[in-house]
Amino acid sequence: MNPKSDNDTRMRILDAADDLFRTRGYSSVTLRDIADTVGMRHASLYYYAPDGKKQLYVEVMERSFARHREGLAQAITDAGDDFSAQMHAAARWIVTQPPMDISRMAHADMSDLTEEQAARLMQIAYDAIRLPIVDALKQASEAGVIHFSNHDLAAMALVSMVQSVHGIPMRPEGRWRERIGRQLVDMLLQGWLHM
Amino acid sequence: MNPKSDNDTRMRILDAADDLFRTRGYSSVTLRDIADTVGMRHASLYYYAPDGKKQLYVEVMERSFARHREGLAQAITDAGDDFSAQMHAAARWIVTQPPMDISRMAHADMSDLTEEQAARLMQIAYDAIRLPIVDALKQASEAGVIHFSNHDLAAMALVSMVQSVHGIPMRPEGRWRERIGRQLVDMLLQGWLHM
DNA sequence: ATTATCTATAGATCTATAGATAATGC
DNA sequence: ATTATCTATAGATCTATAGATAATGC
Repeated sequence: MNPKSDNDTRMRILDAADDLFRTRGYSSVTLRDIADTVGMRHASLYYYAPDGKKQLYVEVMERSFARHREGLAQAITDAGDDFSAQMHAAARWIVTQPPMDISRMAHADMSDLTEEQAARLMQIAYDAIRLPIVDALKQASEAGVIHFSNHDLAAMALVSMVQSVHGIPMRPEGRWRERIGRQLVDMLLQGWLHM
Repeated sequence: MNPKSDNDTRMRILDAADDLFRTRGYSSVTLRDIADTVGMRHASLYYYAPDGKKQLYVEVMERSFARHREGLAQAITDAGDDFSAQMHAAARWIVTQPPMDISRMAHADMSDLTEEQAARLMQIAYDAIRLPIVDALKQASEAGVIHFSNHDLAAMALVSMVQSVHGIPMRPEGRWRERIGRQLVDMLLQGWLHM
């Protein structure tokens, strides 16, 4: 039986794994969880990922960070030349994406991987969430809109702050994450003492 | 054999569990890991925690959040009346503590607990990291030092931002976390556009 | 003949329990 | 007699592999 093409099934497996790994972490997701989500027996996953769980994790995370980086860069580009608008656009992108728990990744998810795999994946992760914002910060620095130079630190600060919306219990109203993301960025741009 | 008192052993078990659960999360820590750390057989843990892993987790987290809340409140109190000094003190406390990964807790660690246990623990967690800072923000609001009123959001923002230091790879110099925590708080107090 | 599944099962853990044993305190 | 451990083991998963089977494409 071949109801869907090979590639489509592979996609559905990666999508399911992506969702599960990101929300629950590597160790608490089982191959059975992934297989159940796509409607297969867990043994069948080895047809698509012969190296098993580790392979699925690494593959899924690489894909996920690449997408995140592209989406974030695109959102900032689309926001035009205004620095504040760029930061608000970055926040809007971040809050609409599923949470990327870098700290959990670093401390919990890497234990089953080789040292090299782990180091490589963490580097990809940091670059994905940081660099598009760092680029915008450098531009703003050159334009004289901001006057500090620790851009890496600042980018991580904005991301961490905005990502904290994912820790807030769900609310009924639509777009509440966007509204809160906007407020958080305003706090960081204006500063508490000047608001 | 009774080389240490009952209470001391219990303490060592909780300390080991605390460290492991917080850095690696509930599901990837095994009773064997905890037992190995304190130098016991894992079966012996049931003598101190008859309800097993869940009990250890809940107990450890409650204790941990209670301490965190007290320590944070004390740090702010000790900083005196100046609002900026209070926030810097809060940051200094946060960066010297092991990371509290609330987002991971909410999404991954709660699955094995009952709904009630989970809700109660998350509430304790949010209150512990938020309320001491919220109190300081309210005071500052009344004194006219700051002029916004979403104190809950602001407190979460500061905490998330400062906790991002735990995601940064280790550095050789002493007190680098404190220095970075200070820079982050300054960003939030002054605002990027006014620095 | 190849591709995409499935069943069955091995082997490794993990949580949890039962019951034995050694040390301590009365 | 009580306290603090240990050994042994049951029962439940989990990852991973081997080999069977059904559908598709030539």
